[in-house]
Amino acid sequence: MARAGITADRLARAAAEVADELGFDHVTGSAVARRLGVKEPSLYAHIRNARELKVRVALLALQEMADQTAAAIAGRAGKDALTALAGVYRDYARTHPGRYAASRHELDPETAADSAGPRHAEMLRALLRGYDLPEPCQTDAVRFLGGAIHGYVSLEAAGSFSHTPRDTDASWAWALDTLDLALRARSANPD
Amino acid sequence: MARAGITADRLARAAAEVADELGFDHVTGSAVARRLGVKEPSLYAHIRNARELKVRVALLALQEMADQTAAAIAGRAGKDALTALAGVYRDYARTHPGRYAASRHELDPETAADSAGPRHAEMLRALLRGYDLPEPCQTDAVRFLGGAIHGYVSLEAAGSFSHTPRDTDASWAWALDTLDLALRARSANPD
DNA sequence: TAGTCAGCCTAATATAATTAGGCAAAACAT
DNA sequence: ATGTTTTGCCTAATTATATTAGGCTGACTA
Repeated sequence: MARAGITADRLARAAAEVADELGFDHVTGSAVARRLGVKEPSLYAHIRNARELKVRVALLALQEMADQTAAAIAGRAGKDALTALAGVYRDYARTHPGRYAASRHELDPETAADSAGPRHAEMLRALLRGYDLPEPCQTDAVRFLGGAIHGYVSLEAAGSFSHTPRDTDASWAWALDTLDLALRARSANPD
Repeated sequence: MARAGITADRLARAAAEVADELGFDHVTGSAVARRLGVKEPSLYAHIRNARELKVRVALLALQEMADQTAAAIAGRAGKDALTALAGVYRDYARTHPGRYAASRHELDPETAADSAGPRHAEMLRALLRGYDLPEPCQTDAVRFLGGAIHGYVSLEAAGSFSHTPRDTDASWAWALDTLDLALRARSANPD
């Protein structure tokens, strides 16, 4: 019988497509096998268990977002960089909702450490250098900024904003202005 | 045979306990039935399908959080109110991780409209009156604030902060200070 | 060219979701 | 109190997913 040529990579990619089209929790062994035209048990030569499928989508999403972010902030600083970085997350969540959901999937510590997760934190930290905040609160600012961006994007993706007529692009611009304002105020006025 | 006395309410409560103990995606018909000491098919007299179980947990969580928030912000204003409101979310996420996850579960529009979701938005709006922002951007501020709080709490709950030694309570205080600062700056300096 | 191995298969089992239909307890009418 | 209806839970059976065991064959390797 002709071989399908499954690799861990093609598998992750197929799973990511399922996630984007049907939702992250429809990433199941059978859905992925169907899409690849193989029988379900064949997957188990490449993955340990069905959970690993979701983990692979998460890793893929984290990496794609990190790559795009790196490209977006290269050569930018200050509010420009902030807008670019945050825009990547928002665009990614809108074009790849399933992968974005996957990127929030909880990973065990070793897997997380090997993922692109730390790169995200580093890039936030780099971005914040433009606001020169005093040492001790830089981590606070990374957490704050990461949370604010993720929170906005995830509420928007979940449809939590669609009950109010206000244009979400305008709200997004306002949010970025406010974040920039806050960070600048903070560096002028540290505690 | 002695009747177990299942009601939609006891069912939601049992499902919420499962969520907090095992995680929101372990909220399954069989887990809940086991916990209630009944056979799985018996549930289907009270719920339409297994998805509805999760929806009920979501509704319960939204309501509990809204009630606690209302109590917390009563008689407070400004930063005091902000601290109280945000504290409720954070505490809830830490004491009831499964329910908190459930509260982010996507609901169809009618269900969402009947949920405590709108109360959350109203309370945020009320809180923001203390910062008297000009009309057009009040919705922006609700979205920004909601996102920032949810984002921080959800990243913390997902363990995204545990790779860095910095105390998360300190970061939390810094985030609240920054939000307060930002909102005050915004009202002084609107666009 | 024979041998090993990898990659996919079929078969079989367990758990979750769901429907159909039975039986007894509770509620209700007389 | 008794007969009837309703309701709440059960058993049995079906379908989908997750997983293990073991077989066949096409593809590299000596």
